[in-house]
Amino acid sequence: MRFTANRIAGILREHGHKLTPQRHAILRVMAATHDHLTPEAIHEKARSSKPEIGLITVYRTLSLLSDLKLVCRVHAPNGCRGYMMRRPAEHHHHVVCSGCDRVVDFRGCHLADLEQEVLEETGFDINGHLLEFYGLCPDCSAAAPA
Amino acid sequence: MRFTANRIAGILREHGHKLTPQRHAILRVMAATHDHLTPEAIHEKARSSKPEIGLITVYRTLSLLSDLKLVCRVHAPNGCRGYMMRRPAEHHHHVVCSGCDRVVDFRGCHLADLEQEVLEETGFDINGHLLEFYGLCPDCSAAAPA
DNA sequence: ATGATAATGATAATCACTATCATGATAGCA
DNA sequence: TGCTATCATGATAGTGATTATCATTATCAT
Ligand SMILES: [Mn+2]
Ligand SMILES: [Mn+2]
Ligand SMILES: [Zn+2]
Ligand SMILES: [Zn+2]
Repeated sequence: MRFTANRIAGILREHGHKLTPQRHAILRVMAATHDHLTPEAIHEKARSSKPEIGLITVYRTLSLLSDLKLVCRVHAPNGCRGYMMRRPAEHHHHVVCSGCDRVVDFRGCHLADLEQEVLEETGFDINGHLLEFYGLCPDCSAAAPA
Repeated sequence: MRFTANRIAGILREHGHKLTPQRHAILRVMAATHDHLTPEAIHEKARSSKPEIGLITVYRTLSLLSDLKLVCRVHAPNGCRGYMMRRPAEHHHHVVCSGCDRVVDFRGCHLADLEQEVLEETGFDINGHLLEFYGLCPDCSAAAPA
């Protein structure tokens, strides 16, 4: 299920987008990490292979990858500022640590039944959802006062 | 399950917070509407009973009410800008219309089993969650192209 | 009523993100 | 390989919601 930078580049090309060194640099960053990265962090890493890349290009590329469902956002629980993005697009959700902001993926949200209930209750034509759990990661939990 | 302005005021007092005319004005707004309101909208309504109230006081009061779980946020699906808040604190979630930004509540999220799974899978000490459905409300759905 | 303390609001600052637009690069095609 | 339409980039300035400061004022337990 892992996407290489070249695989993602191919998808961009299939959709009629041009392949630039900047985009390649960003794709390499996305393919090389397992972490959820902020746009700033992606920019920082991309600069090591393409020093003149602008932060704005990172934003634009992330927006493009997001439209193509190749990355997804993490919503911060408080303030909703600063989102992080990560490959790949496989449907999943996040557990966010309130202590250290660490983000871990999980799969299997089983929301189909609930979605049906909500549809019947509200009449909405539902096409997506956001689900996140919040709490303390094992490290922060161990460090927390008993 | 409806909270009157006075009831919320009592809770503020119990927690050692002072009761000001500004806070009363905001509480009256929150108690009087069934809608999800932005801070700006709350400010606008509060000004009718307390014209000199500042927007910043609305932000501070909403933050306080949020800490006390007396209001909750709505996360916008795209961009995560502009949140809306609403009484009361009863556990519930939101269905957000992508067409007109209308927000409807729903209850019964039944996430206990999933939370247990995620706990076992990630080791996180989970203490909360965010769940929202996105789609088109009946009105926008009817107006949309077939 | 007094005073310790908390709340307010004017103002300015942040901060992530976005719009503009002139310049430069990509890629399909001759 | 060169040409050209089109797309992408980045410098710059702008936006807009939220927050920090801080002097002033109001609340409420005593
Ligand atoms: Mn993820
Ligand atoms: Mn609600
Ligand atoms: Zn942690
Ligand atoms: Zn709608």
